[in-house]
Amino acid sequence: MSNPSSFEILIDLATAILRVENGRLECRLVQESKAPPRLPFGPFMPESHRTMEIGLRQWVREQVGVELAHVEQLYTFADQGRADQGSNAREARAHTVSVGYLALTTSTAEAADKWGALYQFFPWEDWRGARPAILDEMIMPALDNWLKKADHATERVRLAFGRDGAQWDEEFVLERYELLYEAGLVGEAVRDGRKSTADIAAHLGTLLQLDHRRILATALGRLRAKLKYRPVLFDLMAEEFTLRQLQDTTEQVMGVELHTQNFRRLVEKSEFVTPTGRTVKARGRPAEIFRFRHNDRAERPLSGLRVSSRSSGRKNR
Amino acid sequence: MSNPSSFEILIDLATAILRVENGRLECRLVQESKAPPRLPFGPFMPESHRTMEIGLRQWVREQVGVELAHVEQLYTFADQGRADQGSNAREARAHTVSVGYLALTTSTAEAADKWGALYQFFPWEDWRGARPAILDEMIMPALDNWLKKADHATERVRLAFGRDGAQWDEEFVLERYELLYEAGLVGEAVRDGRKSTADIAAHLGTLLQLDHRRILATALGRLRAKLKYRPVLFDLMAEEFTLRQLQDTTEQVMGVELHTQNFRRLVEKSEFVTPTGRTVKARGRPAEIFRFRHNDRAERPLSGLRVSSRSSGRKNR
DNA sequence: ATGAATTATGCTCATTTTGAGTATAAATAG
DNA sequence: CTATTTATACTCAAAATGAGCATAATTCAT
Repeated sequence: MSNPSSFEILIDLATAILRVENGRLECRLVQESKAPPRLPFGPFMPESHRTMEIGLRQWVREQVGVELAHVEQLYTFADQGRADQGSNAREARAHTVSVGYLALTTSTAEAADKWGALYQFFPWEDWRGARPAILDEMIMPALDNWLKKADHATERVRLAFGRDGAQWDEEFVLERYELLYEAGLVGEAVRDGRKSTADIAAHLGTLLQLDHRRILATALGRLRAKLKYRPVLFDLMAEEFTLRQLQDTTEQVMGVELHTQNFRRLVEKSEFVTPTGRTVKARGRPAEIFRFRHNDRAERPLSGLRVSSRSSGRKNR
Repeated sequence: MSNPSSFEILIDLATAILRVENGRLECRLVQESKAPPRLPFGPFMPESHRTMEIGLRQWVREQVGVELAHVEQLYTFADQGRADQGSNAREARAHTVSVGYLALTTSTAEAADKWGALYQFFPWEDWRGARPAILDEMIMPALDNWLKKADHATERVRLAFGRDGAQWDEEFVLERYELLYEAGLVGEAVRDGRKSTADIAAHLGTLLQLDHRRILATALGRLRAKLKYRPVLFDLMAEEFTLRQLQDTTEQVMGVELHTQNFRRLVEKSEFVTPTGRTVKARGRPAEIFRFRHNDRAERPLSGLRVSSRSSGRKNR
């Protein structure tokens, strides 16, 4: 094994904290003066942090004070050129590696202005209602244009964006964001001084500091995938909820509308929930209130909700 | 944000390289003098490695020279107490974080003695044929004994080991290994000077250096999970194969036997394979030779093989 | 008070997928 | 040439899925 040459490595721990408030998927942001928003983050300090999760919990506590339900490591990014904005001498010299985390929390109205709608960062990911117009109006033409010079990426674009007969897979959030970055179509590419198309980038979602939008993309992709096989959805719900609220949360996360009756059937069969007997009144017929069955020793496997979208008419041009 | 105190961080890149040879799942090992075997690994050197994947590929090339098909980052571990065996001054002073990778490769007979059977490290994970006897003979009693002092872990043990009506989930490889480590039942716990039961640990699989067995556990768990939703299986297969070989590979990875006819139906329907028209002769009726359909622009979604085990009689006491 | 609108919930039905066999085909080994 | 072995084909019931239609219990507007 060769001997590492002289360098310094700094590890940043950044956490994408998600919640659903008023049926909208949101991310907790830190907004400082004029800089773009960022996720809560801070360095991993092995002297005081026995594990990275302890470290990230410290930064979350200090910077945003949110109670975290589920916490999960996402990915470790180490490529340079994404984060060279070191704000002090040490950071400027060091090579920074960033470890992204996903955290889920239950909604609270507290600090409502600190939470940003998730899909402002990824407008092309929200297919509720219809295929986002921005895809055909801006993204696809710009990608085609880019592919003229970068045809090595044609197959990746095809798979990630569901073209030429490929299916749009809602889990490929990161792949899509990465391609947009490589194609110079998001603000971060402009910021990083890459060959880019700034006028389009200005329309493709809100910019975040460092590589935080990439972490957020990883978080959304992971959450969408995980929903299907682990009951992680309930870490986004209050203790009690109606099935409509549960469906709203799922739809927000998946970015797709679901068939209400079938969703209901799925949830009831899964036995993740029990009715409380009480109902909640709103517009139409009152909805029954349910609660999550915690570890009540039931035989139920840990499977998630194999959600399937409503209009399978999600045809791709 | 507080200022990081003075410390040095070293990042190790370790790769679990898996293949299937003669219908046996194997891992590429590096065996040095008297030390326990280890995975190929080396430090991440940001000066020369633009990304971590570039770094790991360098160590793999230099140390084992295996051609990698699929490469995928697994997890970043940073807890101390696992790796304090620094072999030189720098490492001894530094805090080491290790990033684990999974790589798949197609079998070659070359360097056959450098490959070790995967299940030697996790004998309790191989359920082909029957539930491994070691579970009921050693593991469960030892865990029960441990739980007397560590009842906080009861629920985790229940879920990971499929007790009390919970299902054995073959994806929970890491969770099981971690619990065995915490319970002091694997060699690494003895080595790390934890409270442990060395006589049992001697029977629970082969020890690896550092936290390499933990990385290997992560690799197996990830691969088992991934098989179900991405066609990653084919990165373990030669260009041409019979369906029986494909099934063998799947069974090896999943650690479970499959219903041959249904597996066949599944694979054929998936359209991942095309027949070559040729057959291969062996014992009984000659088997048809298939090949993987690469990116041939087919409409087929990227889904994997939703394999299901043969005897659902995998009852758990 | 009454009908329209709204939301929740219940139920049906055709289709597909799954799990578990039984049956047949095409070799080899004695 | 017959038993054995392996591959492949086909069947069938049960369960899951996708798409609607139908009904219930409210509020809203007049």
